[in-house]
Amino acid sequence: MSLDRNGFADLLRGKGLKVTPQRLAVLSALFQEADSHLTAEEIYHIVKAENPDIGLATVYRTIQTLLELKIIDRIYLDDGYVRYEPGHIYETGDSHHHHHLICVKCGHVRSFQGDLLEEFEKKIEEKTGFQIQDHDVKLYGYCVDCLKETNVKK
Amino acid sequence: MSLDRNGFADLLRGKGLKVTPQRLAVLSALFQEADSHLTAEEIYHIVKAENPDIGLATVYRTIQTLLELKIIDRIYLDDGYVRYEPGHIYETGDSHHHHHLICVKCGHVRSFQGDLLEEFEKKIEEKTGFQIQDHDVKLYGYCVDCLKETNVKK
DNA sequence: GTGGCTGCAAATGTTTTGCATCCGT
DNA sequence: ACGGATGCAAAACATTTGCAGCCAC
Repeated sequence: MSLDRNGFADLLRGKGLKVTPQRLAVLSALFQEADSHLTAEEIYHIVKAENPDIGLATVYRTIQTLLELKIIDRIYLDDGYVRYEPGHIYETGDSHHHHHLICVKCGHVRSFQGDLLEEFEKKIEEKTGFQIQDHDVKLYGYCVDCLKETNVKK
Repeated sequence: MSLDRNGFADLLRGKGLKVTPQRLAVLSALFQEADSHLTAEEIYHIVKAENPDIGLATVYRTIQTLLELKIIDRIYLDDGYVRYEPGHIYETGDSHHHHHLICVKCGHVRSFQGDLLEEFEKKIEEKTGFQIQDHDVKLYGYCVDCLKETNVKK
């Protein structure tokens, strides 16, 4: 990640927010892993290790604030949990082509950048009259590791 | 829809389930509209009109049962509500190419059948080693009606 | 010092579950 | 009549909110 603790502090200050250890801890948790898709509960547990007194409500409030400022993004992988990831602005600068590959066996999630949907969307606009602004694409299948395992067993 | 009350009854019997007025009412609610995407609460209200004594728990239990039997499908439109629609097996026989167009202005949802993702998926498989089984595509934009309104106002 | 931020507990909204009763087979 | 299905109420969750005290500025 391109942001460290100093970067987070600047980010918060720049938005007129107070720089608190709780906020730094939540940001740090979300940005520490390259391809993180954490739930609120997971963030809470990570943050609690470093800051045992933090309350779950603070985690939720911080998430809410960070979402509004587009510092983080909310994603739904449809496994019953709401997840959060580093905001695309601070990641790749490109959300429109950011998709998720979800392994149906181990649940691993990885992001993928691709831009092959223009034609697809154009066709749909022609057929339906709908004017497409954005899309959300989830691909379900088997990740490389689970494919290897299956082959060994066969 | 191709199924009526008799069809529902046969369907339930065929799966070894009892045919109850509550189950028929829930099925009827879900299949009565061509492009329905109802929440549990919405189903409950519809069903209550005809069967005032039904409990919300029964609606949830029925939904659960129907999901397991693939008579209905669960969809997430990421507006905070879980929704249900007629199972693709009883609709088009084709789920892989069933996508959702969601209007960001009025919230209207319409389904769309399209099959232009093969190339897209093949490219991703080549680049990532992931083996894609299925996908979930949501397209956000403006529906025909909202586009009309916008034009008039301009 | 002040206003925003936090922790705690209580409230909220959705979905699930326990249990006695009921009804489809 | 048997066992699954139902209705009700309570429980279980995830998330939000009210409020008194705290701390970053």
